[in-house]
Amino acid sequence: MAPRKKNAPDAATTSSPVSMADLARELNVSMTTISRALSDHFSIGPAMKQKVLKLAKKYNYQPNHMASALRKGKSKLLGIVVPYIEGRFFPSVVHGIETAASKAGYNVIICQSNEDVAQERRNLDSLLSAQVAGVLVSLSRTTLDHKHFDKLRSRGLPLVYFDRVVEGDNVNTVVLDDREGGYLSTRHLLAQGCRRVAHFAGPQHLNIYRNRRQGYFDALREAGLPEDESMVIYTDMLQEQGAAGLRQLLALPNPPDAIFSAGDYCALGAMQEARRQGLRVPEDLAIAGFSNEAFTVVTEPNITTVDQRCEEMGQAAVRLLLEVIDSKGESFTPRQVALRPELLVRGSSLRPALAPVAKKMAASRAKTVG
Amino acid sequence: MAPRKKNAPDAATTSSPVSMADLARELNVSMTTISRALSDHFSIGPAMKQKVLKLAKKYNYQPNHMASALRKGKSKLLGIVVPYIEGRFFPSVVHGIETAASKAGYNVIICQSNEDVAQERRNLDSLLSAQVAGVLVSLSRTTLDHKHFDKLRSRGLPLVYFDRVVEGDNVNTVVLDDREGGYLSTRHLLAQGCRRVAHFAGPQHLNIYRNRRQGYFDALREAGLPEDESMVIYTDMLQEQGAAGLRQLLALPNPPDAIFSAGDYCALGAMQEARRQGLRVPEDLAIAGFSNEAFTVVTEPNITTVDQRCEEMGQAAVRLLLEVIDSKGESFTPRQVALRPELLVRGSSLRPALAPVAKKMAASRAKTVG
DNA sequence: TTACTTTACACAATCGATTGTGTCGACAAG
DNA sequence: CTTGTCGACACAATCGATTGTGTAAAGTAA
Repeated sequence: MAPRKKNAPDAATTSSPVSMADLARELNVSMTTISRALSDHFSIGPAMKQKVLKLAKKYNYQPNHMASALRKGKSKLLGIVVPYIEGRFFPSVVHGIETAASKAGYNVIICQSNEDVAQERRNLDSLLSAQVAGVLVSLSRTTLDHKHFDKLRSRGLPLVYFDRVVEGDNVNTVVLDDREGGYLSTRHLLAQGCRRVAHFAGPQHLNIYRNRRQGYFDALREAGLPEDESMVIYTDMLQEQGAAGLRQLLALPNPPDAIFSAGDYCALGAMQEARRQGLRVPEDLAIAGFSNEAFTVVTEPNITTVDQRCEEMGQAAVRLLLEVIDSKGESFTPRQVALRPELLVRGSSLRPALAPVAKKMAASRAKTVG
Repeated sequence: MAPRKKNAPDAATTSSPVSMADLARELNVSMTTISRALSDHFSIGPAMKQKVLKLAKKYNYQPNHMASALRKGKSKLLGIVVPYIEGRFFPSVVHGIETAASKAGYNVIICQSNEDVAQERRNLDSLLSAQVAGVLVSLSRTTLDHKHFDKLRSRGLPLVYFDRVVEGDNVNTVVLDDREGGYLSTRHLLAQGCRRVAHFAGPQHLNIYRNRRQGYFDALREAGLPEDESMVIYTDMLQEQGAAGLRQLLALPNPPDAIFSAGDYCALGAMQEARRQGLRVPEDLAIAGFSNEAFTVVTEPNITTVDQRCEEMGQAAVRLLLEVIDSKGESFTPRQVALRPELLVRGSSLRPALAPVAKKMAASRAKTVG
């Protein structure tokens, strides 16, 4: 009847883990006493507590999380749903999440949606039946409506979106302040003396790219420069599109002297094309990217970019989620967190003439990697 | 008494999930019938099965994995322990693991050891109390003995090591055939007409670097070339050491015309140094790295390297682990799996004169990324 | 019609931990 | 000596699903 018999023949090689019942038997007390002694309940005497603790140590007792979770209704598991685990961004965020969760005594279950809503839906079901205590989500690219998340809500399951989020003030979100990133980057290019700053924009149905573009325009306006749509190239942030985009810009009657790209790959493509066209970077064309991809410190010159604080995002998301979990019962007012991006000034945008001064300025407010 | 009362006042907003008991009540049958109907047990009539299935769909019934796992003694959770989740390698392997596990109906819990044995130990305890069905491990750098894994063995928990493994034939392991990788790479350089191939070796206490070096020597021997220890530079695979290593090699009376580096970063450093020294790559110096880091397709020229089949490794590890899990009861003979590496021939090693031919050859047996 | 199978389902124990309520003894106040 | 109080622990129900065994009804064979 039992799937695993006590004192089974193979008990010597495959010992069953000790349970509270085992400890109780050994001490001739009830399981109640064991349970309460281990959780430091007031109704258990200090002498008994010591005995229990010692025995638990001796037998290397490991509490069964599933049993505990089953009884208490809440587990020590957090669920993560990300589009995929590759590239620089998501792994770093997951790294931050795992670190923060682990510190709080939680384990994390990780799921990939592969940019597919249907898979995302399955992921949620999977996490539901795993009885997670809360869920952290970054939406798949194909997720247009979020009705499938209502199932979590109706179960009272805490939910926090990060990076790719649902917009609104009735959800918990953690994002990078992309507008600020675009603003800082563009302002930096202007401070280098550039007067015609172009922009490689990403798909505008994604909030991150809309916001980076907005920051770009904000900086131009602040500097009293016109918003010239012919200087904005819309791309999917691919390397080749950066090269093509630059060619397009160079064909203009009044070509740019700088480019703020909403992505590093596009910036890279432009930089390579610039070299092919005989342009010097940054002397003839200053370039700045976005995302702090690993390769940006490998190219020559290194590429100026904006760091997305991946790990901080993961940690912030966990902090927020744990707050919601711990506030169980009282109504928690959803919160939206925006992280300050960090501009990393590097060779691709540091004009030689201004370099000494700019370097100093940059160093005072951002890590400068040569 | 119950942590969450049925028909609680907030039932409208926070509905409790439907359980088998709810379905049983609705149909006026026992939970036994529900359970068996859902698992397609032979003792339940087809008519009843239909009714149960329909009702389950209607109420969107989600089985409680924890309860099931508690009763059956085995969960649908796999544990992963990796040193960290960053860079290219581990995230990709985790990607492969999650994909394969998910396909088999398993969820994965991920833990980071941060290259610390003590943390690794804690990770194992954590996974034990989470009642995982099996564990996939890549050892931390500071793990010298593996007694802490005996705890898993004594619990009968299936265990598979990947990449950083325990050596021996009584454990399950999945690794890359590093010797083959070193051999293929070196042979390629020789085929390009290079006659003095140097080697940047990694720390020799790690089996992966020992094996890459061995492959290098094997290729030389096969070509009838001498093993010249002055052509082997021992490094920690850092970028700067690549540059320094090249300087050291150029100071030799008879400098090399090619370098096989056991790591991409070191290869990159050498390539940059070569440019500074006025050497052309690959004309004066052919270079090949190892690991297929993202930046290898960003440099000019792109860097020839060896792909480590990260995803395949993850999938193979899961396959092996599931075999052990499914073979529960019978004794499973531990198996060691070695994956064939893939040589990616790129610009840094393609000699112009031979390029057309070599390109064709390379394309026929490896992906060539321009 | 009697006896024997099958079919189809119910009963109840069980996994391991938690917790409201009950109980027993000691000790103090009256 | 009695009633009250408090400390320290036991009883037993419970979370949700699983499963060996029991059993009533229906069907088959003799």
